[in-house]
Amino acid sequence: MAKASTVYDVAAHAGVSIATVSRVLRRPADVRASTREKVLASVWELGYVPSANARGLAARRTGVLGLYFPNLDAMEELDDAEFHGSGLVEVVRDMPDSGLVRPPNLYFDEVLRGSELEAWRQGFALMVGVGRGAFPADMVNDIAGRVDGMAVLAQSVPDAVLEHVSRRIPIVLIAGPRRGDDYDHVSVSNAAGMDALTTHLLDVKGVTNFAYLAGPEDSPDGAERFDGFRRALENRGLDPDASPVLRGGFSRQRGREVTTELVNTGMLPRALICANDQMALGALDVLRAHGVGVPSDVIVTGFDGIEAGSTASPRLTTVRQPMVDLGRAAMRAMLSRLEDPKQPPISLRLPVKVLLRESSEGPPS
Amino acid sequence: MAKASTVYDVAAHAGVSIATVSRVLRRPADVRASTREKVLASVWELGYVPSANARGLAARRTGVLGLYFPNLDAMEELDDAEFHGSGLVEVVRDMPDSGLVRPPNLYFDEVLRGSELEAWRQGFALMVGVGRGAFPADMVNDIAGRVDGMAVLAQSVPDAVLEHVSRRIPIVLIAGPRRGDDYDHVSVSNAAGMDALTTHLLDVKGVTNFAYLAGPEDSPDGAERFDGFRRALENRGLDPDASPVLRGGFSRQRGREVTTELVNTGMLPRALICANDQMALGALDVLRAHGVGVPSDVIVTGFDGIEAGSTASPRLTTVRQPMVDLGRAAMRAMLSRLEDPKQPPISLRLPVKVLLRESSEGPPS
DNA sequence: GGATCGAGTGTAAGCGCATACAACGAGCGA
DNA sequence: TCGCTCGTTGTATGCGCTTACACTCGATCC
Repeated sequence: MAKASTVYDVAAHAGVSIATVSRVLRRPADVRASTREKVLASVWELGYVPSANARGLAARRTGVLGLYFPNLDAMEELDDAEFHGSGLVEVVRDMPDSGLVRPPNLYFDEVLRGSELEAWRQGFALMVGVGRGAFPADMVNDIAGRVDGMAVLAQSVPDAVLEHVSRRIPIVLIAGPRRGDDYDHVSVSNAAGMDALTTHLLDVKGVTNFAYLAGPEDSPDGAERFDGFRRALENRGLDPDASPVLRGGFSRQRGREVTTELVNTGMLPRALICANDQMALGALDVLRAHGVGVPSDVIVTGFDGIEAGSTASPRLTTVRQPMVDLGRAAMRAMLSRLEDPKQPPISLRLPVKVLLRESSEGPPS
Repeated sequence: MAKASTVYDVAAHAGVSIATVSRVLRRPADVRASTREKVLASVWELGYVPSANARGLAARRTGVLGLYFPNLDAMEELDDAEFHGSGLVEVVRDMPDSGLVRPPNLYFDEVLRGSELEAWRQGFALMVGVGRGAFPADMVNDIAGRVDGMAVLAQSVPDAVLEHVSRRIPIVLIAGPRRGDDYDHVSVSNAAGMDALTTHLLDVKGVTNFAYLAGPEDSPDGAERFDGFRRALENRGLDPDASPVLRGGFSRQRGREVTTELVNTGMLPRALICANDQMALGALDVLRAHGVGVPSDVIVTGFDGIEAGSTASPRLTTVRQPMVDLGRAAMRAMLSRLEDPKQPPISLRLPVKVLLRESSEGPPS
C-alpha cells in the first residue's frame, strides 16, 4: 500500500498511453489483443485497482445504488462491554427471558438482501445507510452524493430533505404511504392481506369476537392493516367498532404488556389479531404462561411472516410480506427511472400471502 | 434533476468563490457567519448535494468502508415468479415443510449490522458486496476501488485477488483461518466454545456417548469446532475417534438427512453435537418426527446462536457467536490500520458464550 | 499509384471538489 | 502614521479517470 498506482503508472509500465489503459479496462474489444495483454500484465504486476471516484467523476455516474433505513433497532445503544469479556468462553444457562436472544431478523435484512441482489444483477454496487444519531439528514445527504439513485424506507426521511436530494438523484420510497406523485413508490398490499386473513377467520373459523393489537399511531403500514381488518368486518355486516383496539408499538415486549392487560381484565377475545408478528409472539408468550390454549381458547395471528413466527409453537398464522422482493422492486424502479427519467411515476403494490398455521388452525393433519 | 448543481452554481448564486462554498461545507468555522448563511441559503435553494466522487478524488479518501461476503444464500437463483402473482393476496395453508419459510437469518445479517454501526460511529459509510456469478473477483476489485478499506469474510476471495487489492487498501479478514501475518484478522473462539460445551455435557450431564455432525470439509471454522470437541474428550481421557462423525453441509436439510440415517440405522447416541445451529434444527425436525425425546432420549446441541434456535422447541443449546461484534471489530481493526499503517498485524479472537437450553438441560425450572 | 478508409492509438480537455498559497483589508502596536 | 498580524476570501492547481477528437499507418479501391 505504499502508494496506490494509477493509470499513469500502468501506462508507463506498459509503454502505452493512459487512454489505452482505460480502454483495456472499459472496452477491451477496441484494443488490439497484444496491447491488451501487455496492459493487463502491467495492471496485475503493479496491483492496479482503478479509483471509482475518478471514474465516477469522469463518467458522471457512480455505479452505486443507495438504500436508507430508519434506525428501528436502536443498535447504537450497544456499549462495548462485549469486547472486554474476561475470557474466551462463558457458560450460562439461558432462560427463555434471559434477554440473550440475538437481535431479531428484521424486516430490513431481507429488503437489503433483495436490494443487493437486484443491484448486482444490474451491475451496480449497493451502499447502505442507517439513520441514527442527531443528524440523520446529514447521512441522507452524504449517501445521496455517492450514488446514482436511492431507495428510502417509509417515513425515515423528512419531506424537506427528500425533496432536496431528489433534485440530484431519483428517489424510490419503500412501503409507507405514497407521497403524491413526486416519487416512485413500492409497497405491499397491507389492507388486502389483513382483509383476507380476517375474512378467513370470519368465514371459515366462524370467529365473531375479535381484539385488535394495533401498531404505533404513526405507522402508515399499521394504519393500512387496520383498515383491512375493519373492511373485512364491514363486508360481513359486523360493526368494526365493536372490537377492542389496543395500541402497541410493534415490539414483542409491547405485545406482552398489552396481552397481559387483556388476560388480567378477563377480556380475552376468541381471536387476537396483531398488526405484526413481533407483537403476536409477545401475545403467545403471555398466553402460554397463563395456560391459555392457542388456538383452542384464543386464536392469534400476526403480520409480516418473520422467521421466528414459523418456529414458534404453535407456529404463527400470519400474512407474509415479500420483503426480499420489496428491495428488488425498489432497485428496479430506480434503474428504470434512471433509464428514462421522464416516464410517469411508478407505483407498485406487491402481493402478500396469508399463511395459515397452527396458531389459528390447530394441529397439522 | 434537470442537472445536478455544483459548487460553481452555488458560488455564483451566493456571490462567492467556490473555495468559500467548499469551506462552508467542510470547515464552517473558517468562514464568517454572514457569508456562511448566504452560502447555505444558496445550497438549499439550488438543491445542492456535493459529489462524493469529486470530493473523494480531491481529498484522496472515499469515506467508505467495504464489506464483502461469499454467496452462501445462493439467492441469485431466485426467479421473477413472485413479481407476476395473479392477485394481491393468496391464502395458503403453510405446513411445516411447505418451503414457504423465509430465508433464514444468516450469519451475515448481523455481521453487516455490526459493521454498519461501527462504520457510522467513525463517520464512514458502508458498502456491501456479495460474491456470486461467474466473476466474483471483479466484484472485489470494484469494491476495492470504491473504499478506504475492506473486510472480507472467510474464504470468500482467492488469495491472489486478495493480495492484489491489498496493495491499494487495507484488508481485514473475518473468521476463517488466519493467513500468515499478511492481513489483519478477527474471529471467534470456535474451539474453546465447542470444548466448553462438550465438557459441560461430559462433566455435568454425564454423557459419554456422542455423535458429531460436522460441517463441510473445507470450512475452517468447522474444523476448529471439531478440534474443540475432540480436545474436550481427550482431556477427560476419552478416545475422540470412538464417536461417529457425520459430514454435513451446514444446512438444515443436510442435518435432516444425516439424522435420518442415524435413526434408521438405530445408532442414535446420547448426545448429538452439531457443528452449527441449522444442522441441529434439522436434527430436531427428524427426531421429533420419529418420536425421539429431546433431551430425554437424545441431547442435541448447535453452534452459532441463531434466533431460530431460541424459538425452536425444545430451545436449542448452542454456542453463541458474537456476530455483531465480529463486524464491529473488523471495522475497528480497519480504521486502526488506516490510522497507523505500520502497526503490527492485528489478530483478534472474540469470546463466545455457551447457552444451555432445553435441548440439553430439560424443561426450565 | 494516389486517394480512401478503418483499425488502433495518442492528445487533451474536462468531471466537481479540496486546498496550498496569494491577496486583501482591518485592527494593532510602536 | 507605518508596518505587521490575523481573519477572511479568492486564485489556481491537481486528484485519476473517460472520451471526443486527431492522428498514424497499412490495407483497399479504382
